Amino acid sequence: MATSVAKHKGHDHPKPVSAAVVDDIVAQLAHRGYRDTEPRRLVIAAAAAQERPFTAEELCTALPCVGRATVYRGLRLLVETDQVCRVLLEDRELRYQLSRQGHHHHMLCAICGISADLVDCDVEGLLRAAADQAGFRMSGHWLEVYGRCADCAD
Amino acid sequence: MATSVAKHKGHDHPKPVSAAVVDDIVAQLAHRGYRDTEPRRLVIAAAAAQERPFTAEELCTALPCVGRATVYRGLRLLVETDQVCRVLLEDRELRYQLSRQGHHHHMLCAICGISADLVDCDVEGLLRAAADQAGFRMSGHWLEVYGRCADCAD
DNA sequence: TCAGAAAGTGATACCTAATATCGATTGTAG
DNA sequence: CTACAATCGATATTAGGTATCACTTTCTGA
Repeated sequence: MATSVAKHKGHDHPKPVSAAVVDDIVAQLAHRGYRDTEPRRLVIAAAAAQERPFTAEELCTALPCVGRATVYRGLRLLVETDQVCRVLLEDRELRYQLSRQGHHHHMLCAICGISADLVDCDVEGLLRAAADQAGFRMSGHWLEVYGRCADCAD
Repeated sequence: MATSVAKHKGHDHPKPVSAAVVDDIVAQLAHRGYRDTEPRRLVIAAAAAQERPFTAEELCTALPCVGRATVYRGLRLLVETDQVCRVLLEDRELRYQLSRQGHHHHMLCAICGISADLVDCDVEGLLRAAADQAGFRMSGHWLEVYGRCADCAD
């Protein structure tokens, strides 16, 4: 926990976002009673366009026509509905990224900032067992793994 | 990651701190070239007197005669020298506590705020293996476990 | 279809945690 | 004892995020 994660400074070419992705997320929200609004769609599209975990401020900059508060509210909503997950860097900076599946963890590259999902890894079970031993009833956890991705290895 | 950790609101009876504990930490610092100063000792003693993970602000309040900046600097120094470890609550609030051993993780009780060390649990190994599979070279991680301690279980 | 209730928006004020600044003070090697 | 680097502390500043509130938009149901 000594080094800090270098921020990726290069340009993130926003990837083309298929309208279907946005529509799908909007539909999920509608299903839970949230309205389909223009600013909300812009936030979703911008989030989906990111190549790497992004900060709320970055979205604000990318969406000058959408109010700060709306961007923050939109992200909060997306996190609450599991459409987006929160990612914590080593220096506690909070970032976000579209959630591609159920519960999983992230490996974050300290060089390029890319994130890879960590699946097929039963940390939960191990932790729950260890917690039980100490008389703890585990209800949640925070876990982030830092390192270098294959492309950025020395 | 849905619920947030309730802050422990009860009074934390500062436990009596043996001078030896403070002396020992001061000695560790001296060994690394850091001076033995009165404000520093006060910060160390106050940190050691806490029953549970505490915030920097709490230490500031507990030490009105020590400057804010000094408290923050003192904590940073203690973390860098591994005398104190940082603890992250579910809402990302940062807390600290005296470090009792080498690398380990914490289980935090959402009710009373107490922290228990999680030892004999090879998460590292599991994570490293999973990271390797994805071509990642793991260099660090953040891990906190939340739940209810034995005393606070329903 | 369209009126109105409810949800959502955005400019801005505010808040909290933390770091930066910088002149004054203190510990320590010699 | 003395010089000087380390440290201190009052205060300004920053970063990241939330609260407020008047206004706008969406959507429902008559």
